[in-house]
Amino acid sequence: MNNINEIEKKWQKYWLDNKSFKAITGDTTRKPYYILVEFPYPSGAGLHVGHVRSYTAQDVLARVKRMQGYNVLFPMGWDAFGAPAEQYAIKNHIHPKEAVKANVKTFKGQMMSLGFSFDWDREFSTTDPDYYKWTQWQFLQFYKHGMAYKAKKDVNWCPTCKSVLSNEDAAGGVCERCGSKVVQREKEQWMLRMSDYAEDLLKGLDDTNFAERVKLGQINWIGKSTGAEIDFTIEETNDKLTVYTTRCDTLYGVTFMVIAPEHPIIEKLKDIITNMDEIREYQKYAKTKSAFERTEVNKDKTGVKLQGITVKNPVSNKDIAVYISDYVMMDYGTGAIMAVPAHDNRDYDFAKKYNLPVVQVVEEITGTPHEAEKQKQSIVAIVYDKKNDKYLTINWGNNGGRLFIGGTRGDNESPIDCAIREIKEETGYTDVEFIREGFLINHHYYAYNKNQYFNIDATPLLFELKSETQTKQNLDEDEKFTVEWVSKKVIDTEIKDELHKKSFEYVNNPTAIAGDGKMINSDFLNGYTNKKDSIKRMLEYLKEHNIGREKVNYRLQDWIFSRQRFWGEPIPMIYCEKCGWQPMDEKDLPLLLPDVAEYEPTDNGESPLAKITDWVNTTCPKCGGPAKRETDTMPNWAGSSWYFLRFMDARNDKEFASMEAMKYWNRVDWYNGGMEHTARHLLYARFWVQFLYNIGLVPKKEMIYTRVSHGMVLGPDNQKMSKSKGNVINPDDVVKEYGADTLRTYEMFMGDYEQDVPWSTDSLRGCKRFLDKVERLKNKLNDKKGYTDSLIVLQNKIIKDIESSLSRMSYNTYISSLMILTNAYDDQEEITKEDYHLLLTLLNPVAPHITEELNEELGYDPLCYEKWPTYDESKLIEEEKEIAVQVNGKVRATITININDSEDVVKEQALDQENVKRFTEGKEIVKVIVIKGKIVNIVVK
RNA sequence: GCCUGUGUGGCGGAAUUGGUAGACGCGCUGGACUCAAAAUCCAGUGUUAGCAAUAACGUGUGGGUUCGAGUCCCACCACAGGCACCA
Repeated sequence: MNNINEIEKKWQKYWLDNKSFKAITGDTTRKPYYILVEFPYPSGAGLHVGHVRSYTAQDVLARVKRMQGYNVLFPMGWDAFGAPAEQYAIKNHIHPKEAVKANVKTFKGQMMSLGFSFDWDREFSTTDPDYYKWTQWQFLQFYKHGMAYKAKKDVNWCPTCKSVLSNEDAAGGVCERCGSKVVQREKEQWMLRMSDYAEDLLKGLDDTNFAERVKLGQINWIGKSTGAEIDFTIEETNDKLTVYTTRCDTLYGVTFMVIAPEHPIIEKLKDIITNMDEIREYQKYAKTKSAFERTEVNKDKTGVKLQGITVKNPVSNKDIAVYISDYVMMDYGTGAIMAVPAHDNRDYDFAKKYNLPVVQVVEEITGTPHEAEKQKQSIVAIVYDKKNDKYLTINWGNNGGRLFIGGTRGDNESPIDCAIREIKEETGYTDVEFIREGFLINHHYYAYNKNQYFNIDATPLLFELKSETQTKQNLDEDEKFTVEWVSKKVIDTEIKDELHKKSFEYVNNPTAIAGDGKMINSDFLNGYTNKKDSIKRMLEYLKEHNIGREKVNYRLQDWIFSRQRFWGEPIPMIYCEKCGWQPMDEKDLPLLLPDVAEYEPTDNGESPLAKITDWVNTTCPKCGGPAKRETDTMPNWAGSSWYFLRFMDARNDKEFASMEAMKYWNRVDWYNGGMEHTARHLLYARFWVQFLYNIGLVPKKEMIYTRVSHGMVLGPDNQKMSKSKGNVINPDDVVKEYGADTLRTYEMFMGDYEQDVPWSTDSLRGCKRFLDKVERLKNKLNDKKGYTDSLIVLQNKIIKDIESSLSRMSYNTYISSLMILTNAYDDQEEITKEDYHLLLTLLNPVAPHITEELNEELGYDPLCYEKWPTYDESKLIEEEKEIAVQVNGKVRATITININDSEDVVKEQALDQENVKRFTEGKEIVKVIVIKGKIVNIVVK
């Protein structure tokens, strides 16, 4: 069609004028179905082709569901608070609401031009006072139920810009705008008690149908861990220093403790700590770091020992040192840890740096335990020749392969002495230098030469060869091997013995062993062979002696709800010198943002609102005296945490949404959005809903059922689209040149919906060609009634396939099925009106404009009111079918069978094939497998 | 480091419960129509060998289970995304 843009406009106007997609609350004649797509932030850049992908997917679903007879709620709105609009306002000295108005106009126009079937009667923006009135009202409910509180929190602070930065703006530890180093600064902020909901948010996932990876994202973010709290005592003051650990089984291996630099016990003990100056200095040093730097892994560990206090390990009674270090965080667990350097990598690094003792309490187990084992103490000695970069091995040939030097320790013989002796006896080398020793390994094995099972505690040791001085070997009769120097590569491939392999690893990459194993050096735990039992036993012990208890911890923290910005919902709280923080009276809501033209942040990091004294100064709702408004605003996440509820009853001016409307729509049946929102936005929204549920304001604890996240549309160069890379595709240009239907079809055809896919203009043209072909089919129309006989089987099959594709969100195979049907029509001399109408109906959800137009030419009623086609299972059966004949699993021929043929007939036909005979002749036919209607496989020997 | 996902032609990707790997589209090659081009149509297109019939190889790598493996099991490699000193 060459007047494609006109046709599109015609139908867009038709749908709008007729309110074809209006959702009717309370309609009992049809089942409700709520389809939601994340409402966009209307940026100045306009709609992205990525938006088009997820909107089209949901639009297809909405159109199909309507045709299937559902009352579909498919709304759209604007998430318009946020930094970019504020930045734009600062630059151009206009109110951000003006920028939002302009951008919304652009976005809406673009959406209209793409033919999305939104119910525009429910449109709103989070920045509308009618909407944020209710966001503020809900904040007051949080406050009134003790869920909102003020607390001092560290924020990213740029000393040059004098501004608070979000973590994103402070990425890499430097200010995004000016590049100076970001530091931490304490600020009073409003907080929501989201951590109280950690367990409920975890459990609630069972009542959802989120995609598995989405659920995992939630689970990860909540970060539940089960462990123990253990009390350590400061002997001088009897103060308890409590730690949280998931490995209480390693308590005997604790050789020191580490607490966060901001741990409150430091202030409490300041009079007895003898190096407070040093401590203060370190605290200051930790403060100058941004959150990013502090959490950067692989950096050198730093810390300072608290001098002048005594702490003992509560089970071993040994003295242990207490350090402060920034590798321990105040906001997780108790802000203090017990350090087990042998079994925790971070503690290991710290111990190595400050030369602290390492006590092994868990041995890794190798080999398989057996009854009647003999116990031994052993060594594995690895000798390295630095000059030639080779390792000393002994090759037992068929009697055990290649190994390092092993041996049994005598009574009172140290591992080093034993190793030196064994090296000499077995290889004759005497001039070796001890380098290091690794952790003990508990090994089970069977010795062929002694016909005996052994369980050994083996010490791996590394030596360096100093000179080639060699004496005569001193071997037992059964020791038949050759001594060989080999490279690391040979060791990696030829040393198969688990103990020797591990030993090599241990001495060459010394680090903590965090895994499971056998307990040693642990008094009553000695001999336990797995973590689970050891932990259970230790917990019993801790409880008995009143030094510890089981404890569950969550990574999830309270939600920092304050932003020092202008363009957000004002927090409706008032501070009175006399009465403290007071909530605004609900009937005074909304608390409007002032109409001014200055939005620069203040020098001290307060919100721009703080400068607007007219607005700030007010009266206390309790005593009527002078008071000041809160000047921080809410985060961007606030408005998007409940917008899906508002869509259910968007024009309600009495409540945020009526219980009746929410009960009717029930919940969001299907929610699509970006991968980047599967963790935080979804968690905030669920928390918000669960809270409203608990105070009786929404009908369900989980108001979102299915959640799916789409992949990104990348640039043609397979890179993320960005202006700087010059690989941005503008949907307007595509619509203008190829039409909205082509763009929609291509975006559905491009690939797996959940996967990232690069843009290809060539493929887009292919979709245009497909739609042109559909149009050309009208030249093949005849006057016959009903469907063309030869097409009926395929038509039914295609309807079935499409149903399956759509239920799996496999939009690309949905399009592919339509192409197959179109090609089949194209192969016919002529088709009937019914044939054509069926194709147009099936194609309508993805290409609504041209199908409506062609359908109108046929003389039918508009497709948006059409019924979705169903298939007839009985018409799917093909009489004749081609199946493969295999010989030993390889396809050698294909045969055409009748569906009613007996197994014997099929078998005979298969064996009779020329090419099959070639592979069966002179061979014994072991068996013939016939899978009805699928395959024949002949097994020959 | 941990978690998750993905590895299939020149490219995007199909293959529903283990049953003819490469559907569909792009690109490419040849041909028709045309003065020519575009558009359209026809034929071909995993690799290698062969005129062909056909054969060997082929779904990241190495093993395994099975009459039969892209699909199931074990071990590993690469890439992408998320989280990250979480005790």
